[in-house]
Formats: sequence, structure tokens, C-alpha cells
Amino acid sequence: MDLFTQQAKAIADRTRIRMLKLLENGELCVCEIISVLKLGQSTASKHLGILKRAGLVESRKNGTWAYYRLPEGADSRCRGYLEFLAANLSDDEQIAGDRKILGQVKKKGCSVAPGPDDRAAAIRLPMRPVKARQPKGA
Amino acid sequence: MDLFTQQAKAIADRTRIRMLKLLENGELCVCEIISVLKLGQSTASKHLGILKRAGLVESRKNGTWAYYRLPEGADSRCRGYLEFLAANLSDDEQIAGDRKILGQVKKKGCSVAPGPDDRAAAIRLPMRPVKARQPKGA
DNA sequence: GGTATATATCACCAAAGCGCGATATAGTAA
DNA sequence: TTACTATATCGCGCTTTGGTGATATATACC
Repeated sequence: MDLFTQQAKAIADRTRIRMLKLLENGELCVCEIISVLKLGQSTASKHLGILKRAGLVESRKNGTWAYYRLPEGADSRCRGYLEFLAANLSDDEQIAGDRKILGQVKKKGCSVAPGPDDRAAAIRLPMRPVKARQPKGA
Repeated sequence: MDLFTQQAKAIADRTRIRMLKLLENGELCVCEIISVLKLGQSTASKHLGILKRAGLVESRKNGTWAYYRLPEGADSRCRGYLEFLAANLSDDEQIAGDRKILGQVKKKGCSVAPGPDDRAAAIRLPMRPVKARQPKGA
């Protein structure tokens, strides 16, 4: 499949659009993405894999943590859709809400115990350890 | 589903991308689109319906003929993807070939008997009548 | 060492999507 | 009228896709 169509398919999913819009706020750890978008772990990993294979995100590993970001290189073939996306959905309430939640998650750290008002997330997410874990290298 | 995602899904198909790029050459009759892209009749109709419901094409009827075109209004919500598409795939060989075939189909008329070198199309397309039919109103 | 965490991958199922033939509808041609 | 054409829609089979639980691996914490 040609890259243009592959990227079109990668964007043709609401969850992946939310991921890309969230990553416009900067590089994020997978567990942060999971916390903000309230996704299952395998679901998030699969979607991120689709975005990565389409060249729409890059990733790096640091210990057990994986960080995803929008590509930084000047490869115009990978930037087209991302620039288009950046120019759109500024009025989307859900995406604005995601960005707001990201701010909260960033303050609390990565593994966040969901509040009592979010029972769906409480089922999916592990409890926050007393002290947040940190990768060795950082 | 929100319009942005719906349009993304509508574009996430190679055949529909080819249709939209073909319509950049101006309004076309369905039978012309079928001839150029060598699609089954019901397949083409279904794809055009998806594009229409997503607001990416408009249509009008004249007798039995149906004509599709890119939207002419200034509704920016419908133009975004189309402008993005117009700015891309200029180097796509298949789409360039489609445009070339369109020129040939335009010369011969709508219902074209496929040449002996295109047997797949010969199965799908009716033979060209001795005199090409024309809608009453035009 | 042992236990828990972060992530990727696999297997599975339900849902959606695509192509195609058949049918329905409406118009043209004679 | 009858025959043919253009298009839309429906029904079917097949493939793809999205979500989820289970598993594997590597790492962090103790």
C-alpha cells in the first residue's frame, strides 16, 4: 500500500486522531496516553504501532518506559497529514478535554490512581505506588 | 461520528482517493468514472455514496445520468481534505494514468466498448451503442 | 533473589468494510 | 407498448479492523 493511503487509514480512527492531537503537546509516555485517553493497555499499544508503521509518530525506550512523539525530521511525506491535523479540530471538545486531563496527569505522575469518579478507569489502571517509579537512566 | 473522522474514513480507501483525484478534472458522469477506474457498477455507486455522505462530493441527475463533482461552495469544513488531497499525489503514477485514460474516454463518449486489450473491462461494461445516447434535457 | 510494573505481541471475537451479483427504479429509444 | 440503459440499493461472502484478555519480556523496586 502506498504511504499516502496508509497514512490516511492510520488517521481514519477517532482514537488515533486523539493520540496524535495529544502528542501535539509534546512527547508522552505510553502510560500517560493510557491514563488520559482511558484506553486498555493492549489497545493503546496496537494503535501506537499503527501510527508508528505509518510514519506518523516516532518512539524511544527508556527502561521499561516507552515515549512517543510526533516526528521531528523534515520528511515532508510524514509531515503532510500532521500539519493538516494540527490545523484542524481546534474546536473539538473531546480533544480539548483530553488536553486538560493531560495537564492533571502530568502533575500527578505517570501511574495515577483514578479518582472515585472514574470507575471505568479504576478497573483498568493499576493503583499508584506510594512512590512513583522512575527509569534508571533518567 | 464527527465530520472530521467521517471524512478521514472516506479518504482512507485507494479507490475513493482515485475518484476524488479524477474529479479534480471537473464534473464527471458515473459511467465515465466507471470506465476510467474500471470498477463494477455497484462498487462505484457505493463508493460515490460514501464520498457524498461525507460531504466530499456533490451530485446532480440529468435523466438517467448522474454527475458528480467536488463541492463548489465555500464551506471550509468540506474543503479541508480536498485541498489537502489537491496538494498531494501529484507524483502518483496510477492517478496520472487515470487522468490520461479520462482524456481518451472523454473523446469516445460515455459508454465505451473496451478495447481487446482490456478483457476485464469487456466483461463488466456494456457494448457501445451505434449511436451514443443522450439525456433528454441536455 | 522475588515481586510488581511497563510494554509489546498474540489469539480471539464482534463489527465494519469492500467487491460483486441480483434487483429495483427510472429514463431513453424504437 | 417493448427493449435497453444508467444508477442506486440490497444481500451475500470475504477480509480487515478494533477491543480485550492472556502471555512474554524486560526492567524497577524491595
